[in-house]
Amino acid sequence: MSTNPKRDVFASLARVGTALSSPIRIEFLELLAQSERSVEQLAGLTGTTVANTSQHLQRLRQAGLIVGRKEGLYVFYRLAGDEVVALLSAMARVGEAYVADVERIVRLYFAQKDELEPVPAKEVLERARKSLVTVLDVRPPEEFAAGHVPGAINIPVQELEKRIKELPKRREVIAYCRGPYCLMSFEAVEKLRKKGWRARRLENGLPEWRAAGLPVVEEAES
Amino acid sequence: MSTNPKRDVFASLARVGTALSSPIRIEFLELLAQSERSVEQLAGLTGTTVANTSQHLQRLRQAGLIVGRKEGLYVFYRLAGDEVVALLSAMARVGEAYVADVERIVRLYFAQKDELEPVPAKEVLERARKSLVTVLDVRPPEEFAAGHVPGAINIPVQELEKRIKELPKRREVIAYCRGPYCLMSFEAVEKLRKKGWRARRLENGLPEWRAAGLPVVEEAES
DNA sequence: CTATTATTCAAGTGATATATTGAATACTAG
DNA sequence: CTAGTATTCAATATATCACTTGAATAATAG
Repeated sequence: MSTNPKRDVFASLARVGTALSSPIRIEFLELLAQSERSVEQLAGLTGTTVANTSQHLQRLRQAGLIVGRKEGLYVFYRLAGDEVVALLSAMARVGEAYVADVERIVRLYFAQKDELEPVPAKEVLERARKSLVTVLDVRPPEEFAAGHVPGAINIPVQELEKRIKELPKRREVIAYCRGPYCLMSFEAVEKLRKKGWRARRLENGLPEWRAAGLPVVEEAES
Repeated sequence: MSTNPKRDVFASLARVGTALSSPIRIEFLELLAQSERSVEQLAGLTGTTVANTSQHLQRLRQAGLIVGRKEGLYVFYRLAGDEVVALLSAMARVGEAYVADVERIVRLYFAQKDELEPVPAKEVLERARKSLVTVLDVRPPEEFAAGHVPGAINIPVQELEKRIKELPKRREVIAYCRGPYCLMSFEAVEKLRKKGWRARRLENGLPEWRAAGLPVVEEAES
């Protein structure tokens, strides 16, 4: 009597787990954590066929992780809610803490990870308000436009070296990107430090910032 | 250059997701969230063969979710850390919020779920210290022995009806069990209310209580 | 209505996961 | 060393999953 519905609950949870069991689907989720996107966009960004992308998105939707919105010809998908971001963060934390691979990979590509101590979100918000730090968003412009930390400057990581002069040198730079397992902010901090700037990473990325209820600026569409 | 390690990180996260993609493995995790257990115990509790149980446990271990400890003939498995409890909670929250099934099942068996408002952990601790409430642990005795809320009384839910007199009637009873998707505490509250007691559920269960850093009593072994 | 485009559906194939079975390994007791 | 037990390993049939292909839907423009 009491064990039957329990099994059903486990089955439901397992459906969520199954949705998270494919690297491509996790990549879709990370992209959708930035802003809503159409099927075609997601297919292009990940290099998979449209039909395949559509099928993956439907599995994610059946698991309750994303929702779709039809607008004209396009279907725009987005995360179902902040709980999904929390779930991804929890997975990343388990992965970092216990799966040797993740740490090994991060160390391999960013040997000085230990020196790149992240800054907690609340601290950044306070110090940004007092103009004590420069907040740097290293994501692509379209993601910046869909929402960013108030007062942040947007310089995609590829352009950082040639546009580095736009950042005041006397203030410390706090860089952020997509999330705890997005590596662009590591790269940015590395480059900034090489050129003599003081720089650190924001703990986590914009999705977590948003999920924590901190203010986000969204640019008005023209 | 920057997209290659990213794919690897997604693959690592997907391995965690794959580990969470089977109902039986989630059941094992929920049992292990209570206390460490041997392979044989887990097999008995879930009704699967020992060989099958062993294989599932190894997949969980490879994903970094559990760790094993050999003691004589037995191998005792336990969760790798509190992060795993957080991950399970995050999954349950997504499931409850967005997967219609979970909510439907809970409603089906506990129609008055809305009236069973849970009590936050901090509130319970305070009021238990002042003896304003009775804390009731409805899990089996062996799980109670492995760790419980300070001052809690242990009456497994099956025995609740015949032992209900052990609970003082003038104080409100706060019941808890294994976690947010464990249904025993719902059942307990239902029975208590029918008999005229005031009763509510503790928000979440013991694993979350422990993960939140709140005090836990472990009985000394003889 | 027709043509066009984004998305979804359906069928097929190769790969992967699951549960079962029987044997191998590791440890303890005597 | 031998017997007995807990766990793991290996081999197998069945089921499920991932990706491709080609066609079907649905919305828009002309």
